[in-house]
Amino acid sequence: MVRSSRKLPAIPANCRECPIRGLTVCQPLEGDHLEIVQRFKLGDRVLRAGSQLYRPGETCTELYNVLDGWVSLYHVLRSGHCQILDFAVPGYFLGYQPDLDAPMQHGAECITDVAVCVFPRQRFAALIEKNPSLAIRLAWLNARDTVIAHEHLTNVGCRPARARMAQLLLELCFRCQRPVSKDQGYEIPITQHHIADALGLTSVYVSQMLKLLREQRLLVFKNGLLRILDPDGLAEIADIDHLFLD
Amino acid sequence: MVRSSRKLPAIPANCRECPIRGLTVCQPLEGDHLEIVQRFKLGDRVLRAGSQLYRPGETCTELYNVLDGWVSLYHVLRSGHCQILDFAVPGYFLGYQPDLDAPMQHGAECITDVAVCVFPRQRFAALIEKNPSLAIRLAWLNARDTVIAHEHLTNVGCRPARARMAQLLLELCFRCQRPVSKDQGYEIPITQHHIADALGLTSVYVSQMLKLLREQRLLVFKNGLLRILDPDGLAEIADIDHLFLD
DNA sequence: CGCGATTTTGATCAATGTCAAAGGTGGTGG
DNA sequence: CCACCACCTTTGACATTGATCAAAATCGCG
Repeated sequence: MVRSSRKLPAIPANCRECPIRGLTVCQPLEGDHLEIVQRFKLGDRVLRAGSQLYRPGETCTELYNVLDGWVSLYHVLRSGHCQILDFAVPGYFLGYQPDLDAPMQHGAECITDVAVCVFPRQRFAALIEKNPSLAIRLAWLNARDTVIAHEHLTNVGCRPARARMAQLLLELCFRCQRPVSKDQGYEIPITQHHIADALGLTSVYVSQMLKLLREQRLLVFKNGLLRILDPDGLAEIADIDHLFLD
Repeated sequence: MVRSSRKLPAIPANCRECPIRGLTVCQPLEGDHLEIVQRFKLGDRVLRAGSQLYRPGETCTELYNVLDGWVSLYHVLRSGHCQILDFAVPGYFLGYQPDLDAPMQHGAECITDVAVCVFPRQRFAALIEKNPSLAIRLAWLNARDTVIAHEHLTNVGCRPARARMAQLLLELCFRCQRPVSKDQGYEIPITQHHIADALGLTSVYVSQMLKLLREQRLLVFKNGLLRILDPDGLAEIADIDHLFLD
């Protein structure tokens, strides 16, 4: 799996050409209004796989739009146990929390090489006060994050290991939008250890369950490439939400 | 434990006298601006313990401020397994989700008798467009919900049963603001079954762990009354977040 | 007083974690 | 271009947590 490579992550020339504009806070700004964000942003930044966008407890002075790459959002307990809260992909808006000045509630680690668009944290409150459409968009984004977190909670709280993995991998497929190419599978650049930390399992048990899923001809996950062999069978064992059957 | 009683939950005479005004969406509205919400709301409603504010999958036409009582927010899987996502107390704003017109992503069941202030769902988008301060507040509330959901996820994903229970009960204490009276304990009107559904455990195992916590002189939870015997000892075994030691 | 819901207890079982060691894989530097 | 090294994955034996089942005890309420 290539999580870090010579070729740098993609950075758009300007906001108008930004491919993830419609996914993040900037979405309500169209045409001339895009200037607002263009002037506001501090610039773009590229980070290597393994580096930290911010650490839990740290006072962060910026906010980030993920332009390219994957980022894991995580919590760490005193005992050292780590919980991955979410996998952020391009279009995620990172770093916003109820009290902007408080230390970060979680950490953000680059899984792959990552490109981000950087906003200054301090002037952000003023920005959304001046541009109500951004506030509405922000509320929407945060509501969506809550829904995602609730799905993860349900996954970890209710499902046995195999179903948990099926559900997570299906969710991540969905997040990738489309397979790499015709049926070549989905690029999901995470390790089994990441899966373990996201699902509250051990990486050795994850390995066993992946073997099981493979032997049952449901899916193959290898080297960050996920192939769904039997979508219906997977949805079946994943025990999808009551009333929301795809 | 009294979850339903003859005496009805409290309803404020008007928005000006609303005790939970400062906790919910209405918070930014002061003085004359309170009229905005006062005119907007459909009215108040009282529900009996056990009734549903809304069900998962249902198309809901309202939004709710919890005025009095406790509500459980839950998810149900096809298999019938239930995950409690959060316990809503007075001041919670319920029913907002990314797509207001979509079927509800979760259900809301009254744990006790409950009083709510009801907003019409349809005109809500227009309301926050006209009142940017409400949009900002909404973003804040949703960001807080995300933080809470992340804490629950970490709890269920990383901690063993006893620590999980310690953490949840400490969190709920905190949510009650203050003990009933001097050291009489906290009123937390939930059953062991609720605890089980919130933590991804069985109610019989919850019973065993409560016994353990009692025998270890850490806490006593009985009839919806929680007494913290050893705060430091509890925080110790609860394995509180790295860097956030109360 | 009696009934349904809740809690408790004990015995047994299954799911998942722990430990240890071996085998792969890709990236790096010589 | 090769070889090494760190990290990732796999496998097997065994330990432990928490689930399941069943029945008794308790509580709240009518």
